[in-house]
Amino acid sequence: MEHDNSFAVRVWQIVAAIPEGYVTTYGEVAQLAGSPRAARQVGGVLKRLPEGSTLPWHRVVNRHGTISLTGPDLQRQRQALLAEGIQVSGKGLIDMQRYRWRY
DNA sequence: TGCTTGACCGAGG
DNA sequence: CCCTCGGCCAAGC
Repeated sequence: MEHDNSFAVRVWQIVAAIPEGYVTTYGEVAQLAGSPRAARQVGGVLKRLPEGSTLPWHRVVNRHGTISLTGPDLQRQRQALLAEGIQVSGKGLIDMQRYRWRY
């Protein structure tokens, strides 16, 4: 059993705070979580969200402003972003100047 | 208690 | 712009 201040819990809290219509990066979430070099782990946390989670995991992309997932997963994230008004090119590129979440 | 696994990132070529 | 490499570190086994 893990105490409720694990890295995963901190990541959940931060991602939950990203407003609809905005995105941020794995590196930014890691920084806010207090582990600036754990961007890779942020992806790991989002990959293993509990079944039925409502966390807006799709609002997190890589530093290039592109979707890191591939294949069908990429399409699912793209649709989720489009559904809330974020423009995403066919290749998964997002205009970060316009949609980046500033804390 | 190790050892492996990456939805990452920055520097180089 | 593309690709590779090394470092990173929480979680899963």
